[in-house]
Amino acid sequence: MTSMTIGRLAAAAEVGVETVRYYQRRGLLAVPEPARGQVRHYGDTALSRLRFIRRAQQLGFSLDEIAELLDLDENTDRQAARALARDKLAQIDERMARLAAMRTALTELVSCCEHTTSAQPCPILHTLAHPDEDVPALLEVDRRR
Amino acid sequence: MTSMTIGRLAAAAEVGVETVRYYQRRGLLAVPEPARGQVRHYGDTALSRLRFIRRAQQLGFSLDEIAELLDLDENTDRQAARALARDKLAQIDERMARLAAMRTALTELVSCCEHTTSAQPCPILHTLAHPDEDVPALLEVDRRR
DNA sequence: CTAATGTCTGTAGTCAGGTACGGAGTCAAG
DNA sequence: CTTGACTCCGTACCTGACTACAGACATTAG
Repeated sequence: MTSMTIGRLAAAAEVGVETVRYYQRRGLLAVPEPARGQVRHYGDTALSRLRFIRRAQQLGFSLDEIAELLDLDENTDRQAARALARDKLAQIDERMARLAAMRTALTELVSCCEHTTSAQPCPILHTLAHPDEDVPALLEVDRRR
Repeated sequence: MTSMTIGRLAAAAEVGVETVRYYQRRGLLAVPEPARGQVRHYGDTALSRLRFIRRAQQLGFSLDEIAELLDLDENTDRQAARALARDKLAQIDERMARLAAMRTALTELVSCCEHTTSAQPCPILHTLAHPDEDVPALLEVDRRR
């Protein structure tokens, strides 16, 4: 059980000191009692927790969701974990679909712009200005993030 | 040239009045001089502009980028418009790739969780807690949005 | 022993894209 | 001519995930 100050802990987890304190304020990480003097010391448990948080973020979980995940028990809460993961998958699919729709519409505008003569107005700007004439893919796009 | 107050303009463009004012503060929309009294009136130009903004947002452009687009001329700035659109396409592709990586990792964890017995710890929580043993796809994911 | 670096606590600022609100003035219908 | 809806303007607040900073104290290298 290594013992580190907050700076070393943060470095080990490759996050900033302020980020560690932020996670503490959010309740994701315990604030240990200061041993002697005022300086707090952290062990491997804290480091594991920080790494858990970062990895869950990489998978797309928000800090609130990560708090839920951290409350789960590896042995008894499999279904809850699976449910959270499935929800997240659904959200990812939704975001991908929205991005795909944007991609389609934008790609069409760009290729349209490339294949028309410069005597005509730019199709990209023109379509944005007067939409109903063209580019149906645009109508499918939902602006919500 | 219809003339509307800000409320009617906002309703016509399907945005809130506060949003219109916000766009004015951002410099995306001109603030007309009040005709008589204090109330300002807006014409079709303002409505077109609002619609342009909303459509560009649907395509993924930020308000700053939209300001650039609005400065372009349909007839003379085709290349600039194309460049902005291509940049945006590249960004979309990046975001989709990141989402796809998350998706892969999460899908694997979920299916892994479904195919193991409940005597073992939940693979999702376990992998988040002790990463280096498993799930290489996770390492590819970049947490930046 | 001292100077530099690190920690503690609390508060405030950042980004984007809005949303809300308060108090005063204005406009249209009845 | 009043009432209620709308507008104006400025400022503050919201979300999410940090990031910065100030002032006081602690620890450590030389």
